[in-house]
Amino acid sequence: MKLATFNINGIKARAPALAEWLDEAQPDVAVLQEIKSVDEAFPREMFEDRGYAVETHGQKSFNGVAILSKLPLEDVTRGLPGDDEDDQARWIEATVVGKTSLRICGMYLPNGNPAPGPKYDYKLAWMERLHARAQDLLKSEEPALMTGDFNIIPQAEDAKTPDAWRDDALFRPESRTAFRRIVNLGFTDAFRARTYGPGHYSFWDYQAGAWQRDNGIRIDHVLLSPEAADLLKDCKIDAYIRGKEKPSDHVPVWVELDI
DNA sequence: ATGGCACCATCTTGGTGA
Repeated sequence: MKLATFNINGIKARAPALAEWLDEAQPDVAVLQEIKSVDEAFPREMFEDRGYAVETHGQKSFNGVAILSKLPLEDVTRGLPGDDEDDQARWIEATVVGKTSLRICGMYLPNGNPAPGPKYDYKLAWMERLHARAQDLLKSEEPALMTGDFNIIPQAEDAKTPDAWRDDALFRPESRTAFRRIVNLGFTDAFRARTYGPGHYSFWDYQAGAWQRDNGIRIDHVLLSPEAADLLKDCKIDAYIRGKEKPSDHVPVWVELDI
């Protein structure tokens, strides 16, 4: 099974590019972030026509996540547990039913800038809730993964110019510590299980010719539970997508699992 | 040191992002 994560930066602006990539890459499951749309306005027919089940958790203008799947989706839930006051649409879960079932968590983790400040406090509090959900996922001892736009640069090698990110919410020590705490519960960063070394990015800013200079960062991740990590066959970043017409500032990251 | 670009809303400008 091929599963991809893709921050599309707006479904209205990206629908044609997203459809083209789906036709090329043929993922069985696509976990989307920043749909920036309410559920009713999501062009679901475009994807249902391609054989995907469509589950969205949207909101007006900002945020919003979705799961597209060619396999049946069950037990869909929306919202990250732990704060009833939080109305930002950043989390969706579903179980994909294949020859083995897989629990999928799709996230758009808060950016957190400027740091320090209330937005950074929200990011760290959100990651505490993520840690709690991650613990519960592991208790099931079933194949599970958490994927999406983590807005975390895990290591210096995951940025072309790490010094430029030193005080940024994506790279500050507290952010990386919170990410490591979650990984250290027993998750595998799928990309780093397959590829080592610098020069692998999933985001390039629209500004200052970042793509042309390859000034990128790796912030879109797939974290596998031990049971899912045992099924990992491959993980790659479709960086070439960033060079197409009207691209998102993120590109797809995909895993192939023996499911 | 700064801003640069793109998206969204309904506004031709400001909020947000990373």
